[in-house]
Amino acid sequence: MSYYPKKGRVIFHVDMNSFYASVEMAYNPSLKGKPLAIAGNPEERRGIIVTSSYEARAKGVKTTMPLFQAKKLCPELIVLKPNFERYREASKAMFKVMAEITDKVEPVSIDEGYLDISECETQGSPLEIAEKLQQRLLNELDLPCSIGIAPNKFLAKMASDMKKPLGITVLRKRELAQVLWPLDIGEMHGVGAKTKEKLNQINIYTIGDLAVADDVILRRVLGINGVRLIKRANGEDHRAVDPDSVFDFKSVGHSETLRHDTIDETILLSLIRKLSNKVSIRLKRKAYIGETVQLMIRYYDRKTITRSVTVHRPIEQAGDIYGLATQLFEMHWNGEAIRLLGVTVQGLIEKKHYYEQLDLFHYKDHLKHEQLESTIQALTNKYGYNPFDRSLKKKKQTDSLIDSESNQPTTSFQKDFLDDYRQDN
DNA sequence: TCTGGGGTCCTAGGACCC
DNA sequence: TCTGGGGTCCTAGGACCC
Repeated sequence: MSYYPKKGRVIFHVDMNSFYASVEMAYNPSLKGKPLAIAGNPEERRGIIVTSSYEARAKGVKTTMPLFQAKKLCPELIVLKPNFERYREASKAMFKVMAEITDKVEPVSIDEGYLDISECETQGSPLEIAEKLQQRLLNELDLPCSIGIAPNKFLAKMASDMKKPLGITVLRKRELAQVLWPLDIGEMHGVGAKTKEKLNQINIYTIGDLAVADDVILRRVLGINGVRLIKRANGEDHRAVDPDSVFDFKSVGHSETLRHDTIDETILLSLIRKLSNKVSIRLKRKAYIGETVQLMIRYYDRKTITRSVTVHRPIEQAGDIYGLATQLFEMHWNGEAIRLLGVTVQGLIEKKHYYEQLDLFHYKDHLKHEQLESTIQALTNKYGYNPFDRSLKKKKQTDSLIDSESNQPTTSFQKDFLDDYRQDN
């Protein structure tokens, strides 16, 4: 292995400006220039502001503010219910434009993503590429964005926040002390209300304070996250832009706030049914199955509990999910009035992996060693990693399960089987 | 009748195994 | 002779982000 002087990376963070509101304005241009908010249905107690236009923000309207409060601040506010399908379409279109620059595009949410343009010199300077991208998104999709340009993800993210709307901000490492460090610690990506409070208690008020803070103290106060935050504050962040991360689901869930707090079991069970159906439909669409079902109960006083079970045969059917969720419900509901219920399936496995393993397990006695090895090799080639290698990050997706009694595969069983098999041959 | 709904990652304790 | 240390899995809760 030889070492070259490491060329710095060039990372973009593209952040769409008030995305939902902008999509609505692109769809219906007569809304342009008006105070617009996207909010849930107030009759269903979901009346909070999801996004608002800059005209609305100028009046003090903010995200997560209850709708009635926003209306008080801005009586002429135009309110639309979210149309997620429309937003997903717009999102797809905008990532398609980004993909024309490079295939190193990592979507992080419906309206933002990272690009690694380190290898895109032929397309111009980073600033030129950013300007062209911003113009294209604006001209072709009628959607404004801000772009941060920096040597890593964290700095690019901080940079994209600095000029809105339609900003382009370059943040160089040598400018950290001048540009980043004076910012309030709460502005830092990864520092929320709780962390800010803890940091303030040890006299850290700005990102600069954090940059020169003591590792050991931070480790004690915030755990491993403290150490990471210090590094970030010093402009250090080695995370790669990973286009595949979108395909790496870890859970699928739905939750819903009830119109009224209730102890009516008929209503509660029918909501669990509805949520289980939604989760099942989405799992099937993605061709995933999961081994853990989690039920979330939020009571009238917002106290929230989660309870989960893991089964040794991954599931996807609405009936199976519902069965487990209701068991959890019967076991753990304390009888008090409930505000929200949520059903989530975790421990996801790609369906095709699971069945391939089942087949292999089933036929193990008939397979010769070479056949087994070659089957594993074929799977390794197919997926780019050995689906049986439990040390891999992806292991969750590839573990299969078993009950010694039902003779269905289980993780340890399968491992032993493979180990024995290798030794015997 | 303030505070939605979709996620990810981390922590921490107990069980269990070697 | 009362008894270590490392590792993984499972569960529950918390913090954070958009």
